[in-house]
Amino acid sequence: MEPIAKGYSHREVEARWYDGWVDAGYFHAEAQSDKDPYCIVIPPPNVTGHLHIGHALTLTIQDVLIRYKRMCGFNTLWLPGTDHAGIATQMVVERDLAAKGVSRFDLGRRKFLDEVWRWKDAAHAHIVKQMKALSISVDWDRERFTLDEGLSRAVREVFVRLYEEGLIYRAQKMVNWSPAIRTVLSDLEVEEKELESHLWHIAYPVEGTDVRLVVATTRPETMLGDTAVAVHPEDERYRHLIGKQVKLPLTDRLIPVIGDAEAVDPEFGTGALKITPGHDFTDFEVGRRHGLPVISILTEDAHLNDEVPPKYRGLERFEAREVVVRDLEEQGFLVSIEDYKHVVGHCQRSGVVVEPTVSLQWFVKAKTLAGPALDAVRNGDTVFIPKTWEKTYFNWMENIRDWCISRQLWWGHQIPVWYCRSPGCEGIYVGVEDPDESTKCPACGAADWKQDEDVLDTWFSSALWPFSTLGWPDETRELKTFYPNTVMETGFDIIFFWVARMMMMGIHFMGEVPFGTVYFHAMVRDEAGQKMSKTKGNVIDPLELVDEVGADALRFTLATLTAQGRDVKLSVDRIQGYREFVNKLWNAARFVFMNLDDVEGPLTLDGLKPAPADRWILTRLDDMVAAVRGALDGFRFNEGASVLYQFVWHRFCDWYLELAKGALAEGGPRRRTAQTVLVTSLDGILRALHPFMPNVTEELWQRLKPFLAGRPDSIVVDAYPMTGDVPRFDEDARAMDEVLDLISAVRGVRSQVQVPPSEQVGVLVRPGGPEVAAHLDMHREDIRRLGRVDGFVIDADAQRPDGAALAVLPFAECYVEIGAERIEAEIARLNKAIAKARKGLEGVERKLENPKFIDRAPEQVVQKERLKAAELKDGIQRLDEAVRSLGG
RNA sequence: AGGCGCGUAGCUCAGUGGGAGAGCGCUACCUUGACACGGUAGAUGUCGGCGGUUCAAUCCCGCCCGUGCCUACCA
Repeated sequence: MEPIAKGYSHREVEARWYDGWVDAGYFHAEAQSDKDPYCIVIPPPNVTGHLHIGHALTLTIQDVLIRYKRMCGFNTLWLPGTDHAGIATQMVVERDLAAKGVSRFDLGRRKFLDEVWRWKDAAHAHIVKQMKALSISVDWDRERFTLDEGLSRAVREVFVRLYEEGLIYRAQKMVNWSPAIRTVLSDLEVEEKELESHLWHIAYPVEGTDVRLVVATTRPETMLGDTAVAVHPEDERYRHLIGKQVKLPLTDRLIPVIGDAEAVDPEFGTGALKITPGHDFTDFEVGRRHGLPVISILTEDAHLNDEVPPKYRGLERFEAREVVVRDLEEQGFLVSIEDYKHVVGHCQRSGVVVEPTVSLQWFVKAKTLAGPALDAVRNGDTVFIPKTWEKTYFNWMENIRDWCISRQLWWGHQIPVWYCRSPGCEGIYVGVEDPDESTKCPACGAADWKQDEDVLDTWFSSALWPFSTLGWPDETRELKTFYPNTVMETGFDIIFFWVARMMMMGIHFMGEVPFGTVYFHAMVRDEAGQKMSKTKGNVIDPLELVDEVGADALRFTLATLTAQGRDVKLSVDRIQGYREFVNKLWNAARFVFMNLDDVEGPLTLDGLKPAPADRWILTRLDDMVAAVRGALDGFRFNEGASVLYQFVWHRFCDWYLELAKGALAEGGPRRRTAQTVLVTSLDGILRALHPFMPNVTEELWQRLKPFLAGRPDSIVVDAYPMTGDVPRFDEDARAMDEVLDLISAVRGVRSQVQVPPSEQVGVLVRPGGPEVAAHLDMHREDIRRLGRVDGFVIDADAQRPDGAALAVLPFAECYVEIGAERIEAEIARLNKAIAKARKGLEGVERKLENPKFIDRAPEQVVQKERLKAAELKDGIQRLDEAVRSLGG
């Protein structure tokens, strides 16, 4: 192996390992195994385009879980795949074609679909490249796509079964129509936005009287489709008009005045409501209650149709609004215009205002499926983390409405329904297999079928993902082993779109919940807290960051920032900081390797007597392992990452490496022990860190491997560290902490009175007891080296020498010889220390003077406060004495 | 309108019913044989405001202010 480079190069290291891991089959899950299964199916990214930084977060979290569990000995399956994303993908391809002046209608269905497949292939290739750049350990052998043959079969199977169970039906209902994409949308695909608009007051003359009934509306153009005016039946102003006819302005139609207590709020507007059952959800219901005709006045692309007077035909709906308002005004029907703010549904994908329209569509009876899905979360079969999302889920599920699943698109699963072509025949065929010559129409006996032109909502197929990807409807071994999936890791923004529907479909078709745990990750925002979006231009391509800082640093940063239930604001500075962490780790390892040149073969702790510093780092290593495991088991990724960071940088590098230098220089068994503990610690660090930073840990672990016994070929399949892997020495570790505190105290004095690092100082210590004296004595070398101390004396009766500074520690008093010229600085330093201690003492004494505190607080707490007070008092006294004797 | 969340150091954010933390930034000193992508030491906070519960509140409760998100067919 080549010598280790002085600085870490992510480009070099990250290019080295991934393909080998895949080729070795480390990511491949066994369909059958003695090991316990652990399964995550990837939330399939859309093949619209590229992965963004949010994907990098979700992939990082999943990979951390999967690599952790793999190293813990589970039979892990992380199943990758992509989603055809019906509307979104069709739209981007249409937009692309439009730039060349071509529409999908110019091409026709077949050729257009060829175009979409081409787009899909390109996007998919890029997505795979991005995933590999992030070093994720998915089982590529099991990759799926929602339009795969197998998944398409699952979709048909589900459709047919639900149809046969009466849970899928076709009906003429009021739906949300996107005039831009010319398809119906589900409720979830409609985004409500507040608009500054107006309330137009329009007068409708009452037939046979000179009374005019004034209605208020936000959509004057729809008056051309009005079929009634409603008033509250108890409204004294209008009740006498109920049953009369009004003349609809701009038309020659007469429409009735009706009374409807449910829809009309007499307080609002004028108290009279125009009813347009063809273009409003409420009005549709009113119309149904009163048997009113439904007039659709708009075409698919929201232009006025032949139901309106000739003058208005062909106008776009917002143009029509202006013309209608102008005409109303000219003809004296416009009473007033009021400024008005209201919310209007917009098409999530295209951004245009959604048009409520009556249309014949396919629906899923959601309530029936929602019941068991609701219970499963209520009784804990599926657990949400963070738990707060359960309430959101309950709320939506309890009020769930039927799910419109047909879409007037070409890209997707075509609905497996065929209509009989015989004139006047209404026979239909619904089947998993296409009908053939032998498939006779049950109504007329003919065998001439035409398939429904529409496709299914993308989420219909996504809802099956946890089992369709495992081979359902076949009873595969994969399904048996990996269903229910262990964890679903996804974003809360698709809790209804996806999670809820997977719950419904999973339980209905598999008889069991699709996953035991749902972990909702945070939303990644930019530094300013803005949601990242292409239109804002603040998206970051993960590939760019991987190129800049490496996948390991990016992954570690994302893990560190992802606190539960909170957004991630990604700052570039922060990523830089963690890139430096990777370099720090690299150099710590480099130090270890540089000091192993006299070693052959594995090193083990057996038969060695670890020195106090060794005992300290081994104990802290064991602490770290316990903390990281606890964090990962509890989905607290930021905590796990920061525990690792603290341990590697601030314990292993800051202290242990420095302490080990002494032992290494000494040679003999001390050197051998230090070498062994260095190897042991680094091994633990690398394995604990591997799920977060797979590449650098593999690189370093491979170099460390000659010194480790009985390990596999790759860290990927090595064991995750466990508590108890290394021996603990709690007492010794605590004693060592005192040594470290003493060194810090000496450094603090030096720095504050400005003794330059090049100058050595003498130190005299009065220990608090013989044990303290003993272990300080044992570490005189370390204290000398790390504190830059030349004479180090421990004396139970020591007095402060002239020209010495004083540091008071709980376990010792420490005099640092700084020279007479720095006495002024020392006095200042002491006064500052005194002030700080006094402030602390004040707070403590306030508590102790409170009889209720002594009375009611737990004994331990009171004791602790007393001890604290005594220590502070003692310290202040000593510091005071020092100041006095220095003449301050 | 209802629901959920957030407000902690200059910035980005952790955290806990008993002495306020991290990273970055900032200040001083240091080319100490792993690392200047570094080392050592340090400064910085009415923990949004007002009340309440408690011996004790940054943490629990209420109200208010600011801010973000989700759900919702009042013209």
